[in-house]
Amino acid sequence: MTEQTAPSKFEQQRREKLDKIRQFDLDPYGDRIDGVQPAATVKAAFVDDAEGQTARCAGRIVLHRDIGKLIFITLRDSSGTIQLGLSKKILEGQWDFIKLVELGDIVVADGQLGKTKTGEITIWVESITLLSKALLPPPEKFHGLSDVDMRYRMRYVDLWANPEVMARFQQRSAMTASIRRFLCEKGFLEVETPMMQTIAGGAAARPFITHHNTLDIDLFLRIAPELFLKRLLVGGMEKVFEINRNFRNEGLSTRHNPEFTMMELYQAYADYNVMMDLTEELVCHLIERHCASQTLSFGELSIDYSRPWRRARYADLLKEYGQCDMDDMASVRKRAQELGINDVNKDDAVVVNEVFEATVEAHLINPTFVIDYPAAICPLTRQSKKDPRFAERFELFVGAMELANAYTELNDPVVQEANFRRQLRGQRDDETMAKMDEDFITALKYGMPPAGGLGVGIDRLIMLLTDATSIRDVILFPLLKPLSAKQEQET
RNA sequence: GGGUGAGUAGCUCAGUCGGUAGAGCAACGGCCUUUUAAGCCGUAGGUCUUGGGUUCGAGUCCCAACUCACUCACCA
Repeated sequence: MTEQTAPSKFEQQRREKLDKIRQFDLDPYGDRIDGVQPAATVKAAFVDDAEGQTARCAGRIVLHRDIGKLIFITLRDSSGTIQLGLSKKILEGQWDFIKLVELGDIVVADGQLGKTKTGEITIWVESITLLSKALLPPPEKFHGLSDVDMRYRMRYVDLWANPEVMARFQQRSAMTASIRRFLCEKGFLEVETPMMQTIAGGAAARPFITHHNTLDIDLFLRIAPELFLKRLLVGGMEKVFEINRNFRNEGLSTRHNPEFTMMELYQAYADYNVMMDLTEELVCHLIERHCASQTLSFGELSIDYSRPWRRARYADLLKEYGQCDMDDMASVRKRAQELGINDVNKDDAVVVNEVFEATVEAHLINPTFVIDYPAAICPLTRQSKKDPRFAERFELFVGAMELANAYTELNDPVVQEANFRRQLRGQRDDETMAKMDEDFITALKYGMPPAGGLGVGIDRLIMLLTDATSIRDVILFPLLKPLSAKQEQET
């Protein structure tokens, strides 16, 4: 995989062809081409039997059938494929060059459109130009690249060797564009807040640390934009959202990448009930627009997104699936021990939540809003006025995966400051580097309107809507251990 | 970090009870003007991840290391 070794025999053969092409006085790395049409558009616009239709398509040669004096090429561009037919009779003068064109090369071709006798729409090529000579051979034409590690490392091959990969990332782009349009049409303002922060707040996660040389200070890559977006509420932006990366220095899994895309939004004068309606509307809007059905498969699961979605209280779900009662901590601790959870020296709220995660979450397949979390685990959320033991917070679970998290924002600076201090006392030194964000408290003291806030994990949303069971399949370049590190470890 | 599975030709994969390494695609040389993963004939291609061990003999069995996947743990 490293290029320090001598070129493979395949590369040597291709370099020899490249030299031959240069001997024809042709440049194997061509220039700008105007008027290129997408393959899918050309095929869709083709009128059967009509004379004189021409097309210009460019792309990569993914199949190559040489029948002697006739060559059929399947050209792939980002829209799909189209067949080129090259006849020696038409291209007599270029034939020696054409015989050197091979799998993996990128070409542009012009010609008359027609159909072969098997009905395939074909460009009968009158001129063909090499735009980029491939020095490395493509992977196996039928199975493509299937080694998972290699696919992620060589996404530039994966994208054209496995068309469903291209399709999924095109879907992702279309879906995020729809999210932006949906929110903008509702009057939300898209903003960008710092990715590098002097205090990494808004969530409980270990941050990445970096350093600014001129200021000689350590900075943290953000773990959440929350505290900055709320400052914008104080500033008078009543509806704001941001779609951007968060960075968390935690483990990797099929559901966790160290950098991931989060959409957070805040709406003044709203609460978590408004956020629930909005979340449901947003996701269903995406499904209606981009998916074939309201029931989507996700790996082995089948998920029904039809509205309304289930809304269930945290405490009730704990009774239903966890067989214990939050009001009876003895029963919860007993259950924790049965589950093998170490509950020694842990707060009641923490033990409850561990039992919840162990027993409830796996059952939440169809979209389910889990509402009214224990206030003790929600330092940024307003407590319920009816029952202060609970916070006005929901998490949305789909496919047993946490997809969204929202709450009625806490806007009382005194309570907020007390919550921060309690949180700092409870943290273990090795876990976080959390510091009190005094400036955020100051902001709240100027008055933040009551508001609802929502965070949606965009990668996970795309996973669910495109049936990708690994987050690495919806991130173009997921974090991988570098190959150089591998080699160093081996020596 | 724990558990399970995997690592064989450029790619996708076989390899039986431990007995001299196989196919398809790609490549190379031929033939072929309507193919659809084109076809036919021929050629070449291997430190079986690495290092030990058992054995007359190891791709195969044992041990260790490395890498990957899944999974658990960690993870608002």
